[in-house]
Amino acid sequence: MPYLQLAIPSPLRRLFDYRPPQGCSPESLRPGVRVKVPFGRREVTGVLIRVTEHTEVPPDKLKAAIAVLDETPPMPESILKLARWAGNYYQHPLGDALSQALPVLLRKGDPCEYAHQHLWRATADADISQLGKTAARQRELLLLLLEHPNGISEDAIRAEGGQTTLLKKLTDKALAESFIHKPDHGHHDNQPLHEAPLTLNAEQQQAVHAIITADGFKTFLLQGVTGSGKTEVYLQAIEHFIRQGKQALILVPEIGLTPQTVARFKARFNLPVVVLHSNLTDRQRLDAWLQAREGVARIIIGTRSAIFTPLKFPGVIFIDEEHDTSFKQQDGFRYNARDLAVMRGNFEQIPVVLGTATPAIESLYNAQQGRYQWLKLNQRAGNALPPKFELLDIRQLPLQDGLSAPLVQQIKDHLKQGTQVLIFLNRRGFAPTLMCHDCGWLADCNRCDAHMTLHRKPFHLHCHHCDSQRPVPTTCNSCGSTELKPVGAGTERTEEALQKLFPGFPVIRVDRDTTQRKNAMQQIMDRVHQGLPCILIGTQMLAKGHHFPKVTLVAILNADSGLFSADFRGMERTAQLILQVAGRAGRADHPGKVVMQTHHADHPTITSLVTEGYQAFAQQELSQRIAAHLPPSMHCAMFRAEARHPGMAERALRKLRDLLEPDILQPQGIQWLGPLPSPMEKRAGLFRAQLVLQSRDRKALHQQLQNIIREAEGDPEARKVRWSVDVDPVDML
DNA sequence: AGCACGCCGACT
DNA sequence: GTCGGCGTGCTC
Repeated sequence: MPYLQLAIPSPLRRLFDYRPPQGCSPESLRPGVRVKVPFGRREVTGVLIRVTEHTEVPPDKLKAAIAVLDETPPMPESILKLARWAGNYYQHPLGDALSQALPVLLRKGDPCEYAHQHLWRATADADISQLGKTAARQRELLLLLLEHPNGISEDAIRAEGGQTTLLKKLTDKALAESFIHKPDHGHHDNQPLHEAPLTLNAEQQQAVHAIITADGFKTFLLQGVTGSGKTEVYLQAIEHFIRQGKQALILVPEIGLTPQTVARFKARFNLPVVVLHSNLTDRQRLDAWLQAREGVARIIIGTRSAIFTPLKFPGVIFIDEEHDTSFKQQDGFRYNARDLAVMRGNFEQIPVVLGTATPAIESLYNAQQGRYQWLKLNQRAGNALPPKFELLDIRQLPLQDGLSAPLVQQIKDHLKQGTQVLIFLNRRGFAPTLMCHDCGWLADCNRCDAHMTLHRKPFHLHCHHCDSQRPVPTTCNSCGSTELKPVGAGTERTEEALQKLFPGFPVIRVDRDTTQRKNAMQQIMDRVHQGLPCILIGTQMLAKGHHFPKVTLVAILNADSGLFSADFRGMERTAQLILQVAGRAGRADHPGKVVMQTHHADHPTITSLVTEGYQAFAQQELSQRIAAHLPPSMHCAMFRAEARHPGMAERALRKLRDLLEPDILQPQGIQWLGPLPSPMEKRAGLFRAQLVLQSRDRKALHQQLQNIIREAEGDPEARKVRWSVDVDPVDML
């Protein structure tokens, strides 16, 4: 009797054996199909890895599977391979990795088919007069079918008031029939474009040419300054693959999936474009996934998880804003979609393009090492000018609600000229914290090593790390004084100040709190695009994805934050963010200016970024990383642990390190750092610690990780804490 | 991860 | 007296 070896979505790093379900034919047991099984006290959907003749599991433990859910594997071989590779590389349990590569509905065991795949229609020679006068409901139903010659689903019939139970009667009388509907290819291949492509400059032409002549797998780093027409390169390269009957997959950052980006693709291509955005229902996602798998959708745009979208005719993969950290999943299955894209391109033998104005240091390194072909776009389209930077030294200047007097003057000047002003402050809420003026007490979070942020509307204290909230105290917890003062400025406070300073101009705040409502962002954008003078104040949300052609002044209020971060990537992040914000100004033919308030106007990194540009900064940063033996010249894996009691997580990691040191770390040349308490030791009531492992040899580190995890799984100390591994972490915090 | 079992502290 | 927090153990 054969046994099924299944990958089960659970944190357990092994396969589980089952007996085949009752009355199941051997041919239906194809590796890759989903199988519903009892697991512990619940039912789960696993993926069949292989069928074996033997099992080590004692017969009394072995259970029978409930059902085989698919005739053919839902994931094509290519995606199965990618998910397995990813599970292995990121040291994530296979069952969970495979499960996360599937759309939610398939994880839950729903059938792998379109929503309205089974349709009904009237037969060709159906005639209403064949029904007796007494069969009123059947007549009604048949009339409904006749109104929908292309077919109608049972759901739709019910919605129209028809009785689906009567369909059987009509079928018996040969008046109705059911059929399988699949969206068709649309055959637009002769006319794939809605609009003519723009004319390319020489650099753009070279880039497009390089991409479309790649012939198989190749990775490109497409580095284009803001306004250099990167998207046009994407569009024209994609056009080439589309004309060959292939598909294009485009990954964008979470926040970058704006209607503006999508509109550009839809306006250009007269072909099915599917967008996997966060507001889709699970049903819509499955339909889009199926359309991609069947080659009906020709252009697929999505965020991180879209890297697992199957393509019937793979043509090319684009990663837009490749430096963006949202491509790395930050919990659970910690994969990096950008790096997986490169792997996928390799598996499927297609080109992969990483596009950005500000490459990640590791991508730059890969380009310089010759692993990626480096394509540069340095020219700005049309007569656009690069923005002018001004470092505004605020060391001796008083700040009023985050604003210095010279900055207020500049805002005034630009508004008077009739243009718009954008103010960037990467801090939500009214003030970063509340302090007692008499004794210095601070409003701290009970569950985190952090201050609580004061919010004005609605009035409350909010911890941005664990989301806990509480009312604002009227008296000091420590000394009873009523002199509680907000310290520092967030977007809410600066918005209020700007409204008082410029009563004649609209002040529009853009952060998570003002854009939660559906369509709120769209309404804000519509208002800004009317072009009347106004002040925009907001967080990262303003920096990414949106273009503001009428903005002539960009002000960065806290350019220093992140400059002295505990994370060695803090500088890189700051530089990328500054340039991204700066890129919002000086579009079209308005010259743009960027004012940065700073306490470190002579900081060499800041000055080099501002005077010489990103490339010079990045080069300098890369040399420093190499000198300091940090990624990308080193490969890194991070063990994190958290526990309810202080010291427990650190103790468990230290035990693990001591266990590994003589047999694994030392002999394999793996260096370690820590364990140390995490920079914010307590978060959401848990005490956290981390242990960093580093090696110059990626393979050696990766191979040893399996042994290290095996040790951790067996260690009683480690079993008492929640621990996790992060391969190639992007956040060291 | 879930889910159940089982043990101690503070409430209707 | 029970409700419920969380430590422990198990999943073919």
